[in-house]
Amino acid sequence: MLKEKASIIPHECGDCPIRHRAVCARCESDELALLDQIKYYRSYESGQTLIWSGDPMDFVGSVVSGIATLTQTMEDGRTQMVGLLLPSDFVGRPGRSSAAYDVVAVTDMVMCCFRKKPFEEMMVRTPHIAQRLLEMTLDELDAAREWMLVLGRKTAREKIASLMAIIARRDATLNMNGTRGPLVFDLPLTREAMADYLGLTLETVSRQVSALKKDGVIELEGKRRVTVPDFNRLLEEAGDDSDGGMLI
Amino acid sequence: MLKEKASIIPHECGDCPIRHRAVCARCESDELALLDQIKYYRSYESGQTLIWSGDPMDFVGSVVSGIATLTQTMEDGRTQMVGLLLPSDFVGRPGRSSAAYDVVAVTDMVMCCFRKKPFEEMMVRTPHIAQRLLEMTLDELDAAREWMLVLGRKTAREKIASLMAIIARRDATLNMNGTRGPLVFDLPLTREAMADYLGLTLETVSRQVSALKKDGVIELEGKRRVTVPDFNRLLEEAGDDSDGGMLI
DNA sequence: CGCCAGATTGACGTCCTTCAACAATCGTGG
DNA sequence: CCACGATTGTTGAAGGACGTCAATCTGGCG
Repeated sequence: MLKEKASIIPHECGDCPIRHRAVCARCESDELALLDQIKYYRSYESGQTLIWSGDPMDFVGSVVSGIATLTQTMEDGRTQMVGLLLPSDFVGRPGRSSAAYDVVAVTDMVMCCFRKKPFEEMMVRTPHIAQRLLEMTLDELDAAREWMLVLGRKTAREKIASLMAIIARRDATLNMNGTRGPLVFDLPLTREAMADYLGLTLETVSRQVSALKKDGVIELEGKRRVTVPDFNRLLEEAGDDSDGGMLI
Repeated sequence: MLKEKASIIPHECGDCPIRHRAVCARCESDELALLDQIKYYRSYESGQTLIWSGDPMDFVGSVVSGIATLTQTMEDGRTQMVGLLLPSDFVGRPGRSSAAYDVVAVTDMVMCCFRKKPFEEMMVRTPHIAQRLLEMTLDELDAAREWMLVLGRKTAREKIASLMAIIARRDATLNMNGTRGPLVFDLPLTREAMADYLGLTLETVSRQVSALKKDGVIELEGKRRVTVPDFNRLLEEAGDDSDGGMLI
């Protein structure tokens, strides 16, 4: 892929693509104006580490475009992904001075950053920001707990199906696809990153992806483009209740 | 154990044992007075299910005393514990009408409950509550992510050691023990509950507990009382960096 | 005492990892 | 253009960690 330097990104908050989902979602226009004064954009290239675990964090921010991973590493090198950061997701923790996890870009990214101090001061004064951040944090906690079930109790095949279901579902909401007909999406993750997410080895991931393909649960174009002909079938394979398979 | 009916529990917020750690921790006395008007106490017996996943939730609240578990169950019966609720922990999610997990008492418990509607209204008007809830939720998210590493990447032996370390550490902070000398605590969980927490079978839990005992990492009095002669040794067995083993 | 839930221990099977070789894809440079 | 090296992915064989099934033990309580 040809990597052009990302041009300056002069977003007005008004037409920001994540305006209605990010931490600023509930802000009134006067509050937005205040945020505007302390915000700045940064772009990162695929593969770049935005933040190293343990390092001081002088900013927080929102993912505007692109995807990043949140990972934890043991001394002997074993790693576990503990979060997948998508557009509108929040990075960093107000009130904490150093980062708890590595944050790594898996695609080229743009972030909307706020210096931590001013942001924290603003949080105290504008409840709309704190309210939205609470809501988002509760959602993340639910997602983390759902993932605990996947990690603790599901088989390798079910883990792969679960991951596909999550990505498919998210892709459908982002792109406002209808709930009918086959779903098509690109895997944003390498086999190794999938393994780190699922608590497996990359070989097992590869084998189980091939198995799901052989059994017609998914179809592959190249290594990354996935088609799901029957979403409920995928949910069954994930061990999920397919009654709730309403997408969204 | 003889089960006496818990007597009525007429706490004044002022001398509530969780006053300084619960969701009300930052409230001023006038705010506390408001909370006082909408609060009520409930007690539960060991083994009782406080909340069934999917059921409507008309209250939220804080654990005053005792311990409960948060669990998720698949259709075929596999279960995964996704949280351990200790005194001062918050139960329920403002803004959500039905429960996402089963909540089960593992000891006799007392809860300080708030009807959901009034509590939600109060959250909007008193930022101190929302601030504290955000802080607590962020802590829970960190705990959940730490547990994802345990579930995804640690061996059975490391999982047991990790659980012991967490319980020992928490016990030390609750009881204000010094950081030196052997730690002694009671396991609040059965082998089966430990298995559900760790993503193992109860047989594997039993075997690994025995192995840690045989290797002198822990000592047992009966099935539940545990002594940890060397906490750093335990952290090593958990695969954790023992440099950070400062307790707390 | 005898029952029962919780816990331990053993034998055996299997799912996943480990180690290894190899294939596909892509970008780079001669 | 094609060779090449690097990266990513696939596939096979063998071993091990954990699960499953089952027998036995322990302690508490009627």
